[in-house]
Amino acid sequence: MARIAARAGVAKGTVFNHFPSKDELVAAIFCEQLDALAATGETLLEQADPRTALLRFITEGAELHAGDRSFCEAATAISRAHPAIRAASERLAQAAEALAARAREAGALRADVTGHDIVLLLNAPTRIAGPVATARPELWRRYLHLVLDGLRPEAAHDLTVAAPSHQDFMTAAEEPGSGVPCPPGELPALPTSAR
Amino acid sequence: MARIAARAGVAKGTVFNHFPSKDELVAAIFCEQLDALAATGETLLEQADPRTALLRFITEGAELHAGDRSFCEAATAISRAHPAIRAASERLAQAAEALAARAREAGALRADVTGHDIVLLLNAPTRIAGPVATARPELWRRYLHLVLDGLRPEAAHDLTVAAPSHQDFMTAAEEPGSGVPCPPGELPALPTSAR
DNA sequence: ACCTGAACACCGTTCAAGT
DNA sequence: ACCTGAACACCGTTCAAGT
Repeated sequence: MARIAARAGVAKGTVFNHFPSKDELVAAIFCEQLDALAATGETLLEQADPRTALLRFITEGAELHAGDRSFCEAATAISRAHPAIRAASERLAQAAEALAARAREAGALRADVTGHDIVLLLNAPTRIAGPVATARPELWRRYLHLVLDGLRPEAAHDLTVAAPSHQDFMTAAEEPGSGVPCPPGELPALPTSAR
Repeated sequence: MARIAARAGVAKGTVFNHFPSKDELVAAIFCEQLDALAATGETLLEQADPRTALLRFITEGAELHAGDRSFCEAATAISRAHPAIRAASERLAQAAEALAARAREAGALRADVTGHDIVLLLNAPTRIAGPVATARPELWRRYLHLVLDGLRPEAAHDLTVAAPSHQDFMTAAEEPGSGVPCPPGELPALPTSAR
């Protein structure tokens, strides 16, 4: 926050006059980007070819995650409680759902994958490449193609677990960390000395 | 660190006698778990069916990420500079490579996917389900199956980008955040008042 | 009304003093 | 040799005082 204030040419306290907390500042930026992606999705609905439309949407979304670390982190950490984020999420989900439906009917997307699945998949390429991203900045594209291959009707096998409902999707991420739990076990014994 | 010390029944400073920093403490735990996964992989090499062996390895790895938040975060954040982590990574990569090779020869894995790809894919199901994980703790299994479908030879299309080399893999994650860059653009204009 | 910067809270880390 | 807890550094946040 100190660096943000400095770069904006104001005192630290002033930033808090514009945004009540760091989280809300991040949320405001995230929200703008999410809305822009939703707008892109809506534009792509005018595309003649449903397959190309969905492909471009997913690529655009994956690119957004790959090119902006804070967006990628916010996407998993941010709560849908804020009205603005909720609205943008809703808009994005609807665009994705429409794009998915068209692609599905055209036989370009497997029957059991929903628009909500697609939205959740947008960060997959970046997160998979994550540990190696500094050595190979373009590696995420490899995993984008791998994910796309998994979305083909020819590849489809039973997914065994139901897609997230709209409500599941909208109650996402209350707490800072991702939703993965802490392990229930005991702490490992302390070694007498590690160094 | 204060809570860890309290739970261990020692003073804060004592934890620093055993581990030089919080990062190194996390690394030590992560290392143990990584090594256990590598051992599982090695055991699975004795499995008669190459397809089942690889399937179990991936499932086991995905489960480890899904069940332990700190492991999942450490997997992308931790540097391979530490000798112990380096050794465990190397061991895991070799097991994955051997499992992948066997599965590939048996026609159970597409020809263009490597063991390093497999290791990177282990956190995908959890990260994809991430935002919805609190509402749907088992959702990661859906995306595990989706990833598996992408790994089938029948699904294979050109991945356009080369697999990470062993060296790419071993120079992973120097800095705390994942390797995704900060956006180059200007800061968005401050609204006169957000609240 | 908005800006400012000293002060506070929190948490990882250090280190002089104790045993 | 190992443990202790006061003290420090860092960073998000608050708020009384200034304009």
